Amino acid sequence: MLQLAFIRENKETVLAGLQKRNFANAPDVVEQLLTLDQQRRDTQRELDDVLSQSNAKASQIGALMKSGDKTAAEAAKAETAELKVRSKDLAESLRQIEVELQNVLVTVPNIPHSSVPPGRSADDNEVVLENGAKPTLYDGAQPHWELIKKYGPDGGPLIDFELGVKISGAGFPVYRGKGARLQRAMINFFLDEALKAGYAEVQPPIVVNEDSGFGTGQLPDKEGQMYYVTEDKLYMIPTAEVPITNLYRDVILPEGQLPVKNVGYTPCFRREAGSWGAHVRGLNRLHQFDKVEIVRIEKPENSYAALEEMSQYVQGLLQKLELPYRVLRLCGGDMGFTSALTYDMEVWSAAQQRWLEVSSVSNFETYQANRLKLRSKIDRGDGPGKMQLLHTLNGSALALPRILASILENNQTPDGIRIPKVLVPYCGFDVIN
RNA sequence: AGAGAGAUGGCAGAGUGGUCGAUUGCGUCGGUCUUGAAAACCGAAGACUGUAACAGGUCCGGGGGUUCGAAUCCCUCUCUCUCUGCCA
Repeated sequence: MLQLAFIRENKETVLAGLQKRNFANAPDVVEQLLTLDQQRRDTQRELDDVLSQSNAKASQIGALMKSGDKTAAEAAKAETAELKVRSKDLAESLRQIEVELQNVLVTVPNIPHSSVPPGRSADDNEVVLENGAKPTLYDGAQPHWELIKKYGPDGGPLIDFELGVKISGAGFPVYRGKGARLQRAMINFFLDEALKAGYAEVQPPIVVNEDSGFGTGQLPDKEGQMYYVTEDKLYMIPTAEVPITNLYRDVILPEGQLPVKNVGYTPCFRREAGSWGAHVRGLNRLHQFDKVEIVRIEKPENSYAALEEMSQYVQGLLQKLELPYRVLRLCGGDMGFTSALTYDMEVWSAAQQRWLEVSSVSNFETYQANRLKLRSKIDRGDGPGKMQLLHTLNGSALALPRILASILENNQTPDGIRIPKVLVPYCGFDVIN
């Protein structure tokens, strides 16, 4: 959520930013916000004034009662009637204005960083770099959804989609044998790497309440993308970003604790309503998948350096896994609602001849922190530390299914699938055959 | 799931209608003392809003009500704790 004071003072920046995102009727919305904001402040001031008078009267009455002057007290009471009516009316209009203001404000996305390219869709994303050689596969190489049929235990598939359908439904695969072990190996590998890089491990709940959904920006508006347990009003998390970032909701962090670096593994759940069709076969898009997520909380002046560091970190993982990848800087039209700058990492899937997104690393600046009320008193050496919103960042490091798809496809040979060296100590085998 | 108790500032814990944003203790920060530290003593310190700056306003789990006036009374919701039951 943007801060009203920021919109007030940087109207042109806000307008330009929203236009970069192709946000509809940006000028109207900004005008509306500024008008409501002015109304809110005027009403607030008037209400404060009335309350101030009431307070004065009340203590006057208190004093009169104490001195035993009943008549004067009663007379003073009579004078409060009008104030009371006025304060009720003003409080009611203030409430309405605030509701309206909030309703508009939550529809406004974050302002893109200056380096974000303009554009409407994924086609306009900027390829920052490409790394690693795309493998040439042998004749008869197959996409992963075919490959998995060859190598499972007891003649079954390595990843059983049909069995998942029986248990749960489409998009909930069952990993078996070496498929399951490889999953577990990747989780441990990713967590260990993050620990080495200074991230502190957390294991958060995987269902969250509405306040948490609001804090990171999933709610309101994206209810349709999350599974919801109506009985308990809990949402199943679409990413560990939600519970981990919300650990710091309503928190004033001591400056000395910054930066915060957390890592957590969780399953993630996405309804993916309406997104079924071509390009979503096999592991490409699931309702449930595993992901290791890194979350950082930074002082504003450090957040972009942190973002670059996170990008480098994720790239390092992909290099260790020996996967060809590219890094995209998302354009204004393709960026998430809450982000100011996002890098997507995509790995090459050799049999599908496609890039698959396996990580998204974003800086949200104060957009989430404002919703979360995540702040710190930062000492700038010019008097007492000033309270300010912190910057939040997160990134996948990494999402498992597409990494697995890519390993299976890229490393296939007529004799089996080669496991990347770094994972061998974790899974205990070096080939699936 | 049943019964009871409770929710107050970083923590503990007073306050049951009138200068209460809130006694006190611990913790924190600054100072005195000390070679240094500890102890002791003195002092400082909430958040939000608002203003050029003052002032003013709001906040004692959330919401609503009674009253001139609510941390304090009433209703309601949520959560926590204790006991009983069940259970990975």
